[in-house]
Amino acid sequence: MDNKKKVEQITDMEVDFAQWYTDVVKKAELIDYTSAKGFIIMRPYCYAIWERIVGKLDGDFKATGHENVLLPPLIPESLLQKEKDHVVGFAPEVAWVTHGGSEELAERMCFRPTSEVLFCEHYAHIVQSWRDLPKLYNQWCTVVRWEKTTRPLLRGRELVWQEGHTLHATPEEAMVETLRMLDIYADMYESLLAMPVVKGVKTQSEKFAGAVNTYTIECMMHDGRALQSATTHYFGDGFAKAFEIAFTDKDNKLKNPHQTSWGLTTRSIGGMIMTHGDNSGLVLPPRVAPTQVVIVPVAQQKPGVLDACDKLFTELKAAGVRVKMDASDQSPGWKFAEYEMKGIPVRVELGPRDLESGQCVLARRDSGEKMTVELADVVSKLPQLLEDIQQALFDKAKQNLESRTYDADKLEEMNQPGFYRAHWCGDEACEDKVTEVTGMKSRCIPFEHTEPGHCVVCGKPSPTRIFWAQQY
RNA sequence: CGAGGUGUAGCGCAGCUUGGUAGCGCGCUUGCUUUGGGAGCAAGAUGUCGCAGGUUCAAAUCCUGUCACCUCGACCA
Repeated sequence: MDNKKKVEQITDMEVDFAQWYTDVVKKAELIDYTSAKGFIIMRPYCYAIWERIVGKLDGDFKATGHENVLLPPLIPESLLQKEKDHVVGFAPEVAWVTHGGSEELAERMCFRPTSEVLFCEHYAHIVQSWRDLPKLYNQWCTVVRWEKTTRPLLRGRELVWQEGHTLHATPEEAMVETLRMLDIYADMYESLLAMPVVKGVKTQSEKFAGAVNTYTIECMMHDGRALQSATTHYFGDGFAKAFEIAFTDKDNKLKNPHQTSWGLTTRSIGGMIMTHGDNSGLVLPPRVAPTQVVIVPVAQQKPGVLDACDKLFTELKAAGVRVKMDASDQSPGWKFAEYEMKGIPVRVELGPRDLESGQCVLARRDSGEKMTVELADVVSKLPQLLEDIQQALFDKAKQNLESRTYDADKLEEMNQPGFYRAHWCGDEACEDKVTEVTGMKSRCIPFEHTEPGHCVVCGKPSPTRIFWAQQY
């Protein structure tokens, strides 16, 4: 009966994964739509999750010497056009501002689709000497890209993100930075969001517009599709030359610095939903959950119940657990369903029966398991339980990733949801052929190479298998 | 940008074929009883029927136009 009711609210993911996702983000009160297509409202619960991601990343950025800055949202057309590959890549999806009030602008401006050119213009002003390097800047902001189809958190016309932009004296130093930031992203995904990642370098056809190389983190969703979850880019000195960023080195020679950029968006939240969520709604890893434990009193008007809940609440809070107590007059059943939908990792049920026995019931969101625990032991046991849940979620996602990663030696084998590792000669025509036949795009060339082999399309030599998958 | 779908109360929808008093469920408000998996009873409040024209004595309903959102494709984080 209660199961039936839940099904009415959230579409089963096996029935329609896309509808399931849309139901979850709406019903868990993460987002709301607005009257502008592709622009969503991040509601408090969603923003609280984002703040935890921001907190982790921002701490890591600062610990590695980065500074936060804020640049303007508008870019004059002439500035955007300074780097050729870049403008060709982004021109189709920029939004233009043509008027100030009622007057047409002499030069139209686009809303930044990314801020490379703004950083470059600024860097050209402030960098003269090797003593000015490196510049390790990061910006938390939003950018606008006029996407044709949009999905909440996964693809919008406004991206909420951070973009790091750094300048270095040497290519080696810039490459170290590019890979270091990729590791910081991977660590955030694995340790905070409990999402196992595949790291590697993008093929030339999939790299960022204007980059020498793009490095990526790919995650597998419940439905076996890949989500590009963060990217870092090595630019070489291409932008620096186009924007005339130069410094005098120790040898008194004028040189162009080498550059990187890297970004991660609120798409990470969408990815987390599609990695851990189930048919009852969200499932949040404890480390990222704004509320880790919810206390639900049962028969709360009975003497002693609320007092016992209050006491437990105070103790847990003092122990550093992010805990919430719901003493509203909704029925317990309603609260159970509500907090499951919101993915809160642990529920504490406390009623008259528990009071008599000096116990309470803990329910795990990830497994549904219920445990009876002595009231006196709850505070000491909960931190470990939360860590166990964190680990269990990671293990389950890892198991999903590994069990649906296949080696393929023929195109016809690449016909199931999941990641395929197949040999590729490096020719763009062969890359396109794979996509045409299988619907899968190249995800990345992994850092750890497999044994050499022969291209799955043309049979020419291939140094390693690379990852392919259907993508979001 | 192509294909499909939907706009009626906060949410989900019926009503439209065949024009004639604005409906249902949930939610919301108040009160009482309840409380171990989305409680019950009672009394209430809430609508420019997406927008603009047209036809008509009369339009949520018919016609024309338009806007928006959702889904699926192609493209991209």
